Amino acid sequence: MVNSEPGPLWSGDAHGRGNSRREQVADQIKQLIIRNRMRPGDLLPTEGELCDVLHASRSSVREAVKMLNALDIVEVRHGHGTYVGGMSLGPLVESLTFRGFLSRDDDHRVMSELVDVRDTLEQGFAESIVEALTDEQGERLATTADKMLTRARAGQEFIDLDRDFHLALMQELGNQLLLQLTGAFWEVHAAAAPTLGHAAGQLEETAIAHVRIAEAVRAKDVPAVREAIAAHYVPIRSTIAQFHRRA
Amino acid sequence: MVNSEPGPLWSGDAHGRGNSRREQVADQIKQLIIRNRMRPGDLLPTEGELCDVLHASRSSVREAVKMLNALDIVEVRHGHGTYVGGMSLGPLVESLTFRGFLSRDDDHRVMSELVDVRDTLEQGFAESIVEALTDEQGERLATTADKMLTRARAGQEFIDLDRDFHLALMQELGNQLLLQLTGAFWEVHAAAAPTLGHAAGQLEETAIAHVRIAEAVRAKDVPAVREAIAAHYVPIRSTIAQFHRRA
DNA sequence: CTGTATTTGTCCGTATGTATG
DNA sequence: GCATACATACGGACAAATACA
Repeated sequence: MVNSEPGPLWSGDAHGRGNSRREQVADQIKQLIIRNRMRPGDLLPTEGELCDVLHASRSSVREAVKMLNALDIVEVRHGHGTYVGGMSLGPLVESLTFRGFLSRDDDHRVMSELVDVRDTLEQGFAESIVEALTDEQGERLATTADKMLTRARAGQEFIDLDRDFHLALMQELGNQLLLQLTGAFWEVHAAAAPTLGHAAGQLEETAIAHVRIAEAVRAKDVPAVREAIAAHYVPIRSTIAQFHRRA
Repeated sequence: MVNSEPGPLWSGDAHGRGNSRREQVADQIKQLIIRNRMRPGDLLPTEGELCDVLHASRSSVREAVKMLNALDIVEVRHGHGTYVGGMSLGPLVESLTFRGFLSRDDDHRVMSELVDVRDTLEQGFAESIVEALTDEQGERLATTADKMLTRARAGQEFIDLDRDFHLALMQELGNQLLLQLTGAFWEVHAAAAPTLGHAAGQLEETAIAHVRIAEAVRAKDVPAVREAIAAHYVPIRSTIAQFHRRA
C-alpha cells in the first residue's frame, strides 16, 4: 500500500531496514514528494498524518522533518503546516561558512580556495556571458558598477551591489545551478569578509575593477572580460593573504 | 551564564530569541565547536550534558543535533556518542540529486546544467592541472584511462574508474573545496545516470575520451587538454538531450 | 562469554504557542 | 473572545547498540 510503484525509483536504500527509523521516515517523505509530483510550496501532510501513514512516532517524524528542513527539502511554518522546500543551496552556504570559521585559526585556506573556484567559474563562462548578453543586462551591469564607484568614493561599503553584479553576470545564461552556486559562494565570502578587514583604497580599486568588467562585457570582448575578472580578484586575494600573514 | 564570551563571534543571529528552541540549541552547539577549537572526529558532550548546559529538553537537543547531522556538521553513532562531523558536501549531493529526481518529469535541466558547470571547472583549471602535474599522477591517469578502455571493450561499466579519473585530475591542485565539489558533482551525475541509459558504442567513446585527456595532460598541452575535456562531455550531453527528446 | 554501564534511539502523554475562522 | 488545527516543547519510560570489566 505504501509502495505501489513497480521500481525502486529512489536509489538511496529506498526505505531499507538498515537505517534508523527517522532515516526511513525521511526517505519515505522524499518519496512522497516525488510520487505526488509535488513542487516547492506545496503542502505536506501534518505530523499526525505522517505518523499514521508511515507508522512512526511523533519524535521520529519530527526528527526526520527537521533533517529535511536543514537541507531545505521541506519548510516548516509554525502553526501553519509543513511545505515542500525551495531546495536552495542554503545548506551549502551554512556548511562552508562554518568550515571557514573553523579554519580561521591557522589560515584562510577555505576562503582562498573559494576565490579560486569563483574566479574560474566566471572566467570559464565569460564567453557564454558575452554571447547571451542583452541590452538591459548590459545597462544593469554598468549602472551597478557605477553605483559601486560612487559609494566607494564616499567611503561606503557596497556588499549588496557586489552581489547584484555577480548574479547579474550569470543571469542570462539560464543555468539555475550556476546562478545558485554563484549566490551561495558569494554569501560564504560575504560572511567571512568582516573578519578580513579592508586595506586603504581597496574599496575604490574593487569598484573600478567592476566597472572594467561591465565595459568589457558590453564590448563583447571575451579576453578583456577574462582579464578584468582576474584583475577583480587580485585585491581580494591580497586581502586574504595579508590576513594569513598576520596570523 | 550561558554566554560568558564578549562578542557574538557567530553572525547567524547568535542565539536570539526570535528563533525556535532547536535553532538556538543548534547555534549554541556550533559555537561550542568553534570556541573549543574542536576538529572533525572530536567527541561532543552527551545529549544529557547538552540538556544541562543549554537548559533545553532532550527533544530539542535531539532535533538540533539531527539538523546538524543532516548538514554533516556533527556525526552521531548509536550507543557511542556524538562527534564533530566531516563538514563534507554530502548535503549538497543530497539536495541536488533530489532536485534532479523532481525535475525528471519535464526534462533533465538539472543534469544539463551540472554538466556545463563540471565542464567549465575542469577546463578552467586545465592550466593549473598541467602545472601541478606529477609523474605519479600522470601514470595514474593513464592507467586508469587504459583500464576504462579495456572494460569498455568488454562491455562492462566503469563508473568507479570514472570517479577516480576526475578526482585524480584535481588531486594535485591542493584545493580541497574544488576536490569535494568535483566529487559531489560526480556523485549527483552518477545517481542520475542509471535512468538515462546508454547509447550503443558510447561506452568505448567515453573511455577513449578519457585516454585522450590523460595523454594531453602528460604532454602538458593545455589547449589539447581543454579540447579533450570538451570532447569528453559531448557524448554525455547527447545522452541527456536524447533522454529529453524521449520525454 | 556474561553482565553492566553509558549513550543514543524510539515512543508516549501533556502542555504551550501560533495562525485561521 | 472562542474554538479548531497545527507545530512546538518538555519530561519520562523503555529498547537497542556499544564499550568495558
